[in-house]
Amino acid sequence: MCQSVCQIFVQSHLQCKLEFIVLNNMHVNSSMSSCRSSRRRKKRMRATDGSKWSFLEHKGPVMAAPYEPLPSNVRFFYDGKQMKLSPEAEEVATFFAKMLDHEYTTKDTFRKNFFKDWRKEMTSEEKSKITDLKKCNFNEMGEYFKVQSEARKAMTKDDKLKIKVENERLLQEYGFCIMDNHKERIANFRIEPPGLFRGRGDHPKMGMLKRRIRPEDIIINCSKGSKQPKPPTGTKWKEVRHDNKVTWLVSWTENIQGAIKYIMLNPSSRIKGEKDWQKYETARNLKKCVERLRNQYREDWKSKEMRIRQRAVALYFIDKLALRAGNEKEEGESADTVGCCSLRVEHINLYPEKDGQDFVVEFDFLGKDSIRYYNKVPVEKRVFKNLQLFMENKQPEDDLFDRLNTSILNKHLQELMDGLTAKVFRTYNASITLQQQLKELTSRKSSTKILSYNRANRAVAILCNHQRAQPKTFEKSMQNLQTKIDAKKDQLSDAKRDVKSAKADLKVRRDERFKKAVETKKKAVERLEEQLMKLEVQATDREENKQIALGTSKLNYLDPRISVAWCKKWGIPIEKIYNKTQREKFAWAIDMAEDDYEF
DNA sequence: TTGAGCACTTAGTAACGCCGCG
DNA sequence: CGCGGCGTTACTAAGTGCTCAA
Repeated sequence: MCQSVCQIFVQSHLQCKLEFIVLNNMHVNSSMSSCRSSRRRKKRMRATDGSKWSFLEHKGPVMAAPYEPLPSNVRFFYDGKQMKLSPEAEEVATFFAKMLDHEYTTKDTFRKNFFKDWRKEMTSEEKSKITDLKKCNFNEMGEYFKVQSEARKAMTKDDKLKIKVENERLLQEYGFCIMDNHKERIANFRIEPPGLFRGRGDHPKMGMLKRRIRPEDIIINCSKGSKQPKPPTGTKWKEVRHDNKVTWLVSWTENIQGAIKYIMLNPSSRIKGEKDWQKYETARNLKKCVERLRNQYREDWKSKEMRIRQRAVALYFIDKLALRAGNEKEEGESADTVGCCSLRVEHINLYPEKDGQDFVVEFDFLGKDSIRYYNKVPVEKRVFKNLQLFMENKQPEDDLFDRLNTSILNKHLQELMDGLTAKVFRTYNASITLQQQLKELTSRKSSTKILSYNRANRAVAILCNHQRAQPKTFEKSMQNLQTKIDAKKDQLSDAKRDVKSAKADLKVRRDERFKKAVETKKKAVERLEEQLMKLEVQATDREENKQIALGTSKLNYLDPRISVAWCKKWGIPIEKIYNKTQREKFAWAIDMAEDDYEF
């Protein structure tokens, strides 16, 4: 690495976290009441011209491993007859073979897309012979990969260590870059290997071939004065550019959607941390004016103009239910999912009265990642009447908000508050909910503190509809836990009996030895009670959590300073809340928040 | 006004690897 | 020492939102 840089970046890494700057164009509130440490330090202005860095040096990406042809004893059969495939066709076939026991390979769309793309890689002879996927037998190939992965698991400690060391070497060499005097961790320094595209939900492109990325597809971004990454011998990068208005180091265009993929920095980096901080400051700004905005949209429900009413009702949903904005999507390019602005008539049902509540709206649609959103909510009468109006004379597949899209909505929001967009409401409502719930749920009883935190976290996850598949092992592991609890209960009652008999002994003979015995037995009971309590807390927590993912909100929606302050206030070590990675990502917050921090 | 392109955040899942237990 | 369970990490898809040009 560049020498001059090395000299500079020996400065402590912490320094970089403390250099958090209020950007000129950021419009954040600068009255950071509980950010003592940041106030104490001199703030240096960061560039206002939109540049993100002035020096950037890195080693470029790690390319995907080249294809290794199968040993000749692993055969492919077509229509019952063995057939040797060309390396190109064979590679694509292995992608399919590796997924053989996955449900994907039974899906029609998947098979159709795969077969179409596979044929493109075949020689003309192969193409003329292989015309029906059903006649293809990949079993030996699939078996081979299973054996391989078994072998990998059964490797000796030594061999495993070798791999570990090699990975570590790769990480050290390619996993870091230098940006403005600091050595920073890169998030994803490997080029995505080729394979079969697996979309989420009912994706029209599932099974398509994700092609191998060559150096000629790759754009490198670094600073002019830096040592440029070298392409593999005999190859060239597509381009080397020096654009400091962006944060990425490497990019390429992916062939399925034609989207650009990037290599960027780790969340622990200055550039990501600052952005994260900025995000929460914007959400805090919303807190200051949210009542005004709410009054505004309630007024707008009465507007003469349809577009205003639609805008106001959509905003109400975004605010109340933390729905996503809902950009338009090109039909047939991806799974049919929606957000607020793209809701269709078929996604809601109106009930003037349901389950004893008036004006109930029932939502049922697929959101991001095709996760189902199902919710029944009572709404204000005006909202209900508006929805009826919006749905008049429409087909189920028509847009609910036909006079609205995210760009119109966001333009409006921008006028109401600087930096305000639809997604800020999700951040705001998530964070304020955590803060409120922590206040409500945290009691003085010490052993349930973490449970309280998780419950508050869970309230947010439910609000944001962050779901996960119930772990396959859930039922079993729950049973195991119950067994443990039962065993602990038995132990406890035994221990209690012991205490009693020890006391009885003591009564008979007042002896120092017996007195001691009673004490130790009592201690044992206490210890067991504590252990039992712990197990029961764990069981409750796990049960309540089975289909809810806490990680997403923790990582992306909850102002970490709320959690840091909570830990300080209750004397909980931060490690109980954030693991190592999370502590690195939130280092800025851990450093700045005091116990009295208010979101 | 629309649409494409681009940059960046948010998301669930699969694979990994560590730790306690028998 | 192997094994199972579980937290962590890697991976990459799928969103949001901005800009620019026709």
